[in-house]
Amino acid sequence: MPRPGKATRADAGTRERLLAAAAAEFAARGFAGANIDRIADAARLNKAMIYYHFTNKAALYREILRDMFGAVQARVREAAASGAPPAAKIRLFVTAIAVEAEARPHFPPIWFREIAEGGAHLDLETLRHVADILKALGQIIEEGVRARQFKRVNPVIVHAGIVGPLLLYFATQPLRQRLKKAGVPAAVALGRDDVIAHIQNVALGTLEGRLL
Amino acid sequence: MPRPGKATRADAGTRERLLAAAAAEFAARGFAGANIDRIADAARLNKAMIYYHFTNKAALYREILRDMFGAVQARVREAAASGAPPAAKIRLFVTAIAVEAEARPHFPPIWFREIAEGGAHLDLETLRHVADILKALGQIIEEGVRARQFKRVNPVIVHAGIVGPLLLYFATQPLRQRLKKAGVPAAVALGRDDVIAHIQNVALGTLEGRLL
DNA sequence: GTCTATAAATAGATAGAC
DNA sequence: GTCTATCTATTTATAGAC
Repeated sequence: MPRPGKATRADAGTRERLLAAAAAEFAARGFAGANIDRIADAARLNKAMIYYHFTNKAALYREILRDMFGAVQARVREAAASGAPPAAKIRLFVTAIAVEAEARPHFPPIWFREIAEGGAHLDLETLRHVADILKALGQIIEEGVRARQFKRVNPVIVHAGIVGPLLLYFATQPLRQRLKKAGVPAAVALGRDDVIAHIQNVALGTLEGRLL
Repeated sequence: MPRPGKATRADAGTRERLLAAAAAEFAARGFAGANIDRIADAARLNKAMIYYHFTNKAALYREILRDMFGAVQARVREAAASGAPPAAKIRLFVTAIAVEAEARPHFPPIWFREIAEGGAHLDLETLRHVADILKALGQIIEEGVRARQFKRVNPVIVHAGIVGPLLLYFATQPLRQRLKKAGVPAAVALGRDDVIAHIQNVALGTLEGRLL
């Protein structure tokens, strides 16, 4: 197992270039479809460098998953721990996911793929991050219930109502372009801010019992 | 290119067995990850039979995609064309997707994967089906607007609010089991009917302007 | 219609030079 | 740290017997 220390000489963030190229490749083709040679090429490096920096293809992929879910988890916990009132925390929760997803174009596709695979590639640490995201939402809801501002709603439903549309919006951007060319124009004129605001309103409408 | 006619003798729905096995395999591992041998084994047949019935792996996959999206499209158009009032049509729209997704366990994972891939495997016919689903929703909304029952909302947002949570709910069933074992119990107690009703209410709450 | 055997290509991984 | 060359396993696809 190679143990590369700090870069010694010419290394212009080689490891980071590999991670970025790999993330794009995994997002576009999935774990099985991703090709080590293509990743190396995209990073303007050689295939051997991947095995110098990472144990194997699976380890490289896990690294990307950890970064993704770790970032969301951190931001989401921050929202839950902030001093804001429950409704504001819900808005922060939505924003947290949106911001991290936007910071990583590979995020929504990879998240979808992991769901499709039943989380087959998630190691224990990453699984904990995923669980923590749900737990943080649960805490926010519980707090709102105690403050008599929220109805008690199953966090999984609220979570699905937030994460589902949000990821779908980001991940379908390319597909909507294709649909537009096939003659469905409405599919494109959709502002990011409107989407986020709408999803926040839906979540709060649900929790504050304004749905019926 | 093999042109198998009707089954002549012992064929106990061979083609259908292959399709079923393939759907499960594609759902679990994606297009690239799916293995022709495994599909044949699962159908208790030989790999060569796949190439007897289908041109190649891609054609087999396309067949499954066509069936999926064709079924949803048909049911959704039916809902849009029914005599029901707009609000009931929205409920039918949600049910249509839920019913077809439940009839095919492979449906939600494969849909997610296609989104992640930007619809790379969708041929023109299937792409039209996808577009028709969105169009049908757009028509229902338009009808509701004309009847002064709905606010005019971008169909893509409404669609995301329906399809996102619905697919997420169905597709995360396995992952939620894993989460439960990792100590997040709330993740499982969630009834199918409650989820569907909730998503219907969210869509109608959005369209009828009850969100704020 | 169904199978065995095999061709042909792809792709993950490693050894070793520089 | 980086590259070339190569080994090896996997896997799509086909030829041809029954």
